[in-house]
Amino acid sequence: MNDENTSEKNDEPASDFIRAIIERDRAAGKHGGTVATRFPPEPNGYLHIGHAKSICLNFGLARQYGGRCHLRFDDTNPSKESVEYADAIIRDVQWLGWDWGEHLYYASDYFDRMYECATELIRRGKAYVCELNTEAFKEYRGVPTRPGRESPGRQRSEVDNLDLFQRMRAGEFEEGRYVLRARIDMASPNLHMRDPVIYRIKKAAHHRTGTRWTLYPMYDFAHCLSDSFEGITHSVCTLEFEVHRPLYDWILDALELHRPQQIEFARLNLTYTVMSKRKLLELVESGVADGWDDPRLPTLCGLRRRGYTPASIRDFCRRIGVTKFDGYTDVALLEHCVREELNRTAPRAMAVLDPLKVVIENWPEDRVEELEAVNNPEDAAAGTRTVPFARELYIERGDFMENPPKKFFRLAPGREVRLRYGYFIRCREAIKDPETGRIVELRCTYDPETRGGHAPDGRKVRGTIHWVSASHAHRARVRLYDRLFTAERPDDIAEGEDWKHSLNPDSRTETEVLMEPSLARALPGDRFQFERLGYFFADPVESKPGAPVFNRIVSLKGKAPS
RNA sequence: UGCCCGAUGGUGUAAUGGUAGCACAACAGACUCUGGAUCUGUUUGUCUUGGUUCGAAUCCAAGUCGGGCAACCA
Repeated sequence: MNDENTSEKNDEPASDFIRAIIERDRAAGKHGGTVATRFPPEPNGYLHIGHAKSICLNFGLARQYGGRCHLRFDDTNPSKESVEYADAIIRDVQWLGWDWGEHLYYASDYFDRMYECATELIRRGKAYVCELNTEAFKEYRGVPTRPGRESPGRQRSEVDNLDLFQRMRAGEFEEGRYVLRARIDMASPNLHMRDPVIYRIKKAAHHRTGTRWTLYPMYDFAHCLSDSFEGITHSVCTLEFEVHRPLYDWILDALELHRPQQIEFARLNLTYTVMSKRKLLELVESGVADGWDDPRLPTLCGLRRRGYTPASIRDFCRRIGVTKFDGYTDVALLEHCVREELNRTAPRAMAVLDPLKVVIENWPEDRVEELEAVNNPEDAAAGTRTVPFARELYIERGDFMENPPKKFFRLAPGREVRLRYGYFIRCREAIKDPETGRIVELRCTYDPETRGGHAPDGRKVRGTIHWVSASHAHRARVRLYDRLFTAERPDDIAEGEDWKHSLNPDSRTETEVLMEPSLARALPGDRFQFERLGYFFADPVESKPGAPVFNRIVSLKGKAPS
């Protein structure tokens, strides 16, 4: 694992119904007690946090039971897939911290064997070539409440089927002219069993096999065979494949091949975002999102760009559990996971987002003091640094109120607060712009006895606020991210309503911060807690050494100061 | 409407015939040189109706509600 992954608590998840099945199987000696799982993405899009759930489940199962987990690309539809997507998927799974060892596979590597399996099915009278066009096909299939009718091709002889199938492969026919179908049951209440298509003609170049094939297997045929060829023991997939399971079993039984057990679980839904490939693609292509790695997106590359750590995502996936209930997980849990990790690990620094100038009237004009500040109160080993203190400072505008309510513990006329790691200051006067009435400057005095933030007379102040020295402050661009949608469940919309209506217009705000000098040395990829503001990530793409650009990963809990 | 699957506090998830617990969220208090963190406490739950049983979240039946399935996508 790379250094992104060092801070994990290696706890296995609590047991769930899938682990219960596996433990039962192991106890019964099924599959010789071994466990082999797989994560089988189609390389036609980017991975998101929902995939992370599946990845952590499959790889986690293999780790927990001493088995193996394969990364297999389900690349059976060349018109939608590309190596670019495959490369991005590999990068994301690795970043998440998982290792498939030698077990990287492609369904397309099995095309020859699959073709053999199809001809074997024909020989066994369990598959036939069908000449129905799409409309006729649908018509013959029937509807859930009424059985379908048999295709004329269903009675074709083995010899003719073999001949036609071979000619389909040879490229003799146009797309759509023929398909190969499994011969099962046109009256089945499960539509997937009404002689499903298992091969279709598609004259598209494949990103791995080029133009060698003009026909490609359908998911239902390719997937169970790939699992079987690889010796998968437990084929874990999402709920929508539940109705495909009889077909999965039928094909492998018809061919008398090793049959893994398909187990379905509920995919992840997260509040305030969308997860479907289609919607994500639309956000990217319409320009609402700034590419697949837009930090507001739930894509793994988006979360990475935002500053989320792999360990926090793994921790999240461990906590959400695995069931067959299709619910919505509160994004607050994800945020909790990253806060918990970063609270332990992120160095603190001071930065001001919305500056208000403070002049310390009794501080000598040119005096500068270097004050010691703790880098991480949760980690003594993180050490200390110094921050410069001078006559003119900036504090957060929200940390001052002219007419404060009862529970406001920060600066106000006549009130005293502590400047973090600095001195106590008392506000004497708020200077306003005579035209606008806006407060432009605070005139304060400091207590020289309170250096470092301690009062020798033991007097207490309720508020401690962050600050930067005006003349020493560095500027940096910062992006503040908020939830992409205002609706908790953007997918739950009334009919006729556009799911994009609940997009949050304020999901990204660009501004500037004034930072303490140490932050100017931030390197791309560094994470900090800006005290009292939140956790920030030096954007790895836009930051330059000495000129960081920060993304807010997540705010701190609580309301102050903004 | 045909088939399949599901339903436990606001959210997610345990309890596998024997005290309904945990996490997140919310709220309150303690502590605090981050209104952070930490600690303590509180609120809120077994979809409904029957049945089996000494005893049901759990087993059975019916119903209600939710999800999925009718691409030559995966």
